[in-house]
Amino acid sequence: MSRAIPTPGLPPTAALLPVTVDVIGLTVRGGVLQVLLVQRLLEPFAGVLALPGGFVLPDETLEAAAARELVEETGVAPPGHLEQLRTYGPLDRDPRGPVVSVAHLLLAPAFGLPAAGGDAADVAWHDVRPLLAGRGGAGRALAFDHARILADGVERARAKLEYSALATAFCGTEFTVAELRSVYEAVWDVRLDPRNFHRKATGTPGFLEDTGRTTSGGTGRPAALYRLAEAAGDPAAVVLNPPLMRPDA
Amino acid sequence: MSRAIPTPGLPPTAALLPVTVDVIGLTVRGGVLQVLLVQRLLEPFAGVLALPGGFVLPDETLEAAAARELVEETGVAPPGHLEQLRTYGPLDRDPRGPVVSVAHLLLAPAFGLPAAGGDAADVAWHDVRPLLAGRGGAGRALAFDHARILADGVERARAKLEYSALATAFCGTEFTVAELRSVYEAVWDVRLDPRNFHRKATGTPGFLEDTGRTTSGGTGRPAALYRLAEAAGDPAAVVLNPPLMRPDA
DNA sequence: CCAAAAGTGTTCCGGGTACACCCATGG
DNA sequence: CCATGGGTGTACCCGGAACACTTTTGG
Repeated sequence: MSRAIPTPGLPPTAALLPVTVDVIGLTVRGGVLQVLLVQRLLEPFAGVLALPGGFVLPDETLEAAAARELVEETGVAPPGHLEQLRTYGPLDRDPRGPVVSVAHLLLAPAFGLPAAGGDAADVAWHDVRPLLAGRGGAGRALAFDHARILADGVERARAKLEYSALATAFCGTEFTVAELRSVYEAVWDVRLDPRNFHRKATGTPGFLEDTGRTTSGGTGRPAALYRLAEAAGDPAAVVLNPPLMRPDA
Repeated sequence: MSRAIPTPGLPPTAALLPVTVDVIGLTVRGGVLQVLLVQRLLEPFAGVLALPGGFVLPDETLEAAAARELVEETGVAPPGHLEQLRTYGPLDRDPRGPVVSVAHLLLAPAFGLPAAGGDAADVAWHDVRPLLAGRGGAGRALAFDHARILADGVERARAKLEYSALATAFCGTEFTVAELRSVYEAVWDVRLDPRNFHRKATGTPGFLEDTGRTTSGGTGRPAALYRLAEAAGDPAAVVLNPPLMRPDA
């Protein structure tokens, strides 16, 4: 098995492998957790839904590669929070041979997608629930090992909402407590008590900041508008203490 | 930059990268958290301490590669729990060029190492604390970006002790509550109340199982010997509910 | 006035912390 | 009988869950 050595100085035992990034792009639309999927054009798995992704170039970081692939496949630069999830080993992933894939998690407010059938493959939001439930069942399956990767990503998102301000990554810059609660309910797939959630969210130090403005036009009393507490460039860096705990279920 | 394509069928945009595994091997000896380090024989960083690791072969999983490297560098097959930590991008890691490294975390009881100056590089246990504190300070630095990787690994270990039974991975198959507490104290670098810890550890369902046997010979009352609750092949899979929380500090 | 959603006050209770106290062994 | 560490009982207190109640808008 002879391979070109790209970098002088690396020992001859240095086998080279194709390295890809896959992106689990999550959003909350209509109170439901959704994931960004593409329909594959080429074999293997032509026509099957898959996570967006592609090969890492040698002169970019993993995160930059994930961001670049998102731009290439969606046509826009998505807002939101991007972080590495985990890496899936070279074996039993791609029928063409060994491939290492570094999965990334994107948590973003719902953003517009180019009209279906655009330049790349068909890209659209899909409800997460049937994709998780349909292990080998009724739901449409995902290509490669992407069902497993999606499950890992959703679990990471669920866990991180507990002890960080990451839920705000699903919202716009300003949002109501009810919108934030809707994010928690969608991601955790539970009902939360609006009154206790309100007290908890507004009472946690370093989490929310009142803008002084309110909503208008809706039915019922107007809601105060909040934003993520300032000096928090990355909502993942905000440690919620005490955490917002999900019910035992 | 021309590269050989190892697998027919992959698109020509598929750049190949050297992929390595690094292992953060943690243990608790004498009430102190320690990490397994090698002294590098070759440039770059010849003579500098580094995490053990090496290149991934195309026909093995990432975890298998990590386990293989451990055997090669320590001369023994270490016991304990091995899990993937995270992956460090191709840039600004190795002066020789882009390298992707998948870091793994090993939590193990203290195991013997071959006599210093054995077959591979000099491998030994080192206290973790000065390596974390000596950011750019007094402590001896680690090669490459290994100081950062070590910090990430220790933080993962600290977090996982809270809500899983992973602390038992540092112990033998049978251990006392005091030994288990010593693990928590070493990893978290705190003092814990022995009485409350005892109640908490023995009272958490699915965690500990009384063997019925006790220690003997030490000073004071003999301690009951426990083992990890059965049907728990992997202690990381045991969810502690409620968790053992580390003090705020 | 009524419906609906926002926001507050209050009660109950489980679990963590602090610490007094008893138990079992070696010397 | 004393020192040492193992193990239990208990009182206090904080924070989450449940839910009654008030506030503010539109119709």
